[in-house]
Amino acid sequence: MTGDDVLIEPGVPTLRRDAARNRDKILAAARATFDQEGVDAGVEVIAKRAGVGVGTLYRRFPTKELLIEAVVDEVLHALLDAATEALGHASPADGLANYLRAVGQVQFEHSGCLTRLWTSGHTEIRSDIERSTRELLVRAQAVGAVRSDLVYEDVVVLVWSLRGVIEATSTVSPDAWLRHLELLLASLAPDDKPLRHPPLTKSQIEAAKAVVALESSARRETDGGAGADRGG
Amino acid sequence: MTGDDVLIEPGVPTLRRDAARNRDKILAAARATFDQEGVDAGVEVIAKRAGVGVGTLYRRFPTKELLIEAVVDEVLHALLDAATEALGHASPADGLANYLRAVGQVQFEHSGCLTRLWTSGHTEIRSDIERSTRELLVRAQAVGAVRSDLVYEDVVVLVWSLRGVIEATSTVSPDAWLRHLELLLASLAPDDKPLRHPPLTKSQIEAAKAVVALESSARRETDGGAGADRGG
Amino acid sequence: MTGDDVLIEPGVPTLRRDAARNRDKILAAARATFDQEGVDAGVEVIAKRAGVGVGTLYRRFPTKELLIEAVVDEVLHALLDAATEALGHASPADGLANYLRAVGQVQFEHSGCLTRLWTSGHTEIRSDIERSTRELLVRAQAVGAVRSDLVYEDVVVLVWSLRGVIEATSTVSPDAWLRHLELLLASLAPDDKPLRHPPLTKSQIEAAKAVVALESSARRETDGGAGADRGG
Amino acid sequence: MTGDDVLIEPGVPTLRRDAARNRDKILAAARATFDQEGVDAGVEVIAKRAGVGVGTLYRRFPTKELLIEAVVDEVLHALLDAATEALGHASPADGLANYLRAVGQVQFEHSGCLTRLWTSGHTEIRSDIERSTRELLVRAQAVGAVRSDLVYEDVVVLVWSLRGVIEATSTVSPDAWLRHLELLLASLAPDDKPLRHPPLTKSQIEAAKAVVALESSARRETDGGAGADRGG
DNA sequence: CATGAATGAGAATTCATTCAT
DNA sequence: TATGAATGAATTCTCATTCAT
Repeated sequence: MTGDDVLIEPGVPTLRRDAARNRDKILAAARATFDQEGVDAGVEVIAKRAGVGVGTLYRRFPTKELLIEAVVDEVLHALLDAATEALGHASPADGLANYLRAVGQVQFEHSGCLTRLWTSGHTEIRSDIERSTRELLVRAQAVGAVRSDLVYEDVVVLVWSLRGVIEATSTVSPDAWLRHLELLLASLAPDDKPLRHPPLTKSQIEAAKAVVALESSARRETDGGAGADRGG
Repeated sequence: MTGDDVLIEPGVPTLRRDAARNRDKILAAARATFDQEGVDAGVEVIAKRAGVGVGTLYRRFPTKELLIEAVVDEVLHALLDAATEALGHASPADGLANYLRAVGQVQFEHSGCLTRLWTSGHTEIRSDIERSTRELLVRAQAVGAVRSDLVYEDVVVLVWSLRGVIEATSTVSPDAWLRHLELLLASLAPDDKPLRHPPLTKSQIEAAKAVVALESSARRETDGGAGADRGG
Repeated sequence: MTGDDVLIEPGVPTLRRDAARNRDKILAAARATFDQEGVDAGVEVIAKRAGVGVGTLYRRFPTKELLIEAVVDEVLHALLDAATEALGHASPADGLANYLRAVGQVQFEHSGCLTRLWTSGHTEIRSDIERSTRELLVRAQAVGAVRSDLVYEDVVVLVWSLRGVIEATSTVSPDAWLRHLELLLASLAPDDKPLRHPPLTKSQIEAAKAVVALESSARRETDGGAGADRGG
Repeated sequence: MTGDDVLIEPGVPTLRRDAARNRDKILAAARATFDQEGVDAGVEVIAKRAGVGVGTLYRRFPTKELLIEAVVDEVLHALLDAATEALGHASPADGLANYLRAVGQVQFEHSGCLTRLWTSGHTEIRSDIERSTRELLVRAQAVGAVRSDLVYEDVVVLVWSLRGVIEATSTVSPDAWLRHLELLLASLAPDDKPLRHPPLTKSQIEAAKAVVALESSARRETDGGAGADRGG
């Protein structure tokens, strides 16, 4: 309200320039810290890394959880961008492959918060990503580049598979997951023998995310049993 | 560290029978607890579950870390057993497939401590497992069941891939990883197009584990460095 | 379970002697601290005063709230004792007077936690106290020592009146409330002019307590929003 | 501190009109907030309620403590008004009764800051109130409406007594204290039996207030002593 | 030797107060 | 001058580890 509020869109209250700068610094610090120490890293070190006090951090992100979510949101946006770009490809086969490569890259760059990446919340952007992914799959199947017994949920599982590899190898060989992706892509080729195990259902996928989220919040509740007043 | 602390070799001090019983109870409790709550579970609940006091737990496992390692050790033994059994198979192709299936099963059953499963330490048993795994791969390649440009390190990566899927889906669909394994196995089939990305080297694999271990111990030092002089 | 557990009643698990000693020290420290600084005093200073670490305090009283309740419980027991003793008096008139005097004394001795004294919870002991108080009032009215338009709820209000005086004067004149009590007792004498305002109803009394309790817990919830995870 | 900062005396610096308006808005917001949430309410919510930033609040009231005092000051003025009006009554007996009723009403309306109402400070207005109260008492005693062994200090104690009742009942029964006041007034009637306990002395009354004030400032020092060099 | 009580650093979060914009 | 962003000590509560009983 001081006149130097920088409004980007009318009606959306925006942060003062300095506040915005701090928000970014905090987010960057959180990303970096999570990447190095995992999401269990203390808020204090994030604040210090960002060069601000904890109070400032909490002004922008009223809860550590919200800070994590903000980082996750960034990653999800990167994924959506990747999906969108992939959809633009001429060759449907390349589209899916490129998308998975991009997903791998994004997961690699944010390996610190992979654990929180696939939990519930962020519904809107997730459904955007889902829509694009489905389209990528359908197109690739339409041109016969991908076996027809695969469904969207299998692609999600592929992503989790990549995540497992990245989590284990990222610190030591930035490219290791690329080789694994080659194998995964090979496995997508049409095949006479259909898969014998059924895919996850849509609701199972959702449940998986919900369970993970539940777990963390359960843990948080057990933790916070007191935290509530306070600190702890 | 191998689970059979009650040694029959003369000259090696043996635990009194009740002490050994306690060790086992604690280990079982730890396994169960980690499976359910993850390795962040408190030692107190493990002790209670084992029906002993924390003091007793600490007498057997001077550090929570060591307790985790002991559980991991058990899991590794299960893997070694699986590998050994797989080696007995008539068909080399089935051997490798069965082994991977067994690894998936073990990882599924102990999804609580997957994070700690693939860190360094446990060198002896790991090298046993490695030897068997290499043999399984070579045999499968010898009969043309598996593409020839794969190396042992790729199999390790496959395991991590499974891990990623299991971590995400185990709570919601116990069989989801089986479908993914089908795809992985399909990807192992001989192929004219060789993989373009190089595999991890043996030392990179070791380094990966070491880094992970370093990370955890770094965390432990932050925690435990102070923790060391916590008690009164 | 070490053999030196001191069992008072069979079936009721009792604290080890040292633990019991600590519990008492903590309770005493809490009482003293609350008296001096009010219930907003930090747990740390209570622990220090008791000569124990915070951890010990939290082992005995898993929540600050429970610690407060324990102190309140002590006070309530003192009140019940007073009521019981007063019921033993030969003269019903003296009985009520003595009870009020005792209540004043108890409130004086625990002036630090008066704010929490009259909230809900402790239902059992409270109903014991209520029963005795009602009896004291009825008896005094039966012999014509107390005006007949008074009800139990009025006696409760008298106690709150004493509380107000004690809260303000206790630190400066230990006996000031006694003079006020003299006036209060005088006001209980039978009078031709009935009181014009209606007394509180039983449910209002309960509601009052509930509201106070609600307020504190609301405040706690606002506080603990995260706190719950911890501090604040 | 008297609420009329916009002075008409020449030479005394006067607040600009908008500044004065802000001061009033803040004061009103503080009053309302304290009434609803107690004095523990955060300054931020007061500022928001007043429609100003915290900075502005702090410009007018350099300390939360001073803000509280300003609110208390308003309340004291209401009391003085009540006393003045009561002095105007034809019947001295009604005068005192009316005054006490007014005091009860004021305390009821501001039950949020009762804890701070009777501390030291505000010496000037307090002595005004005292003078009027003494006069009310003397007049009532002169016409035989009030027992002669009461002194001014006893009236103060009556007020604290009302406060105790109001604090406990205000949320649940706005009129409960009125019934108690009836009893209190009855107790003021002349009586052959003189009170046996001596009244508070003037200095004790002062000391009582001082002690309370000391307590709060002690708390403030623990809080605020550090708080002084909190901000960055 | 088993037990579980004690310890205290550390975690998340709040809030009075200061200061850049 | 008004604003609200920034500060950081303090608070409540946890948990790996030690030690008296």
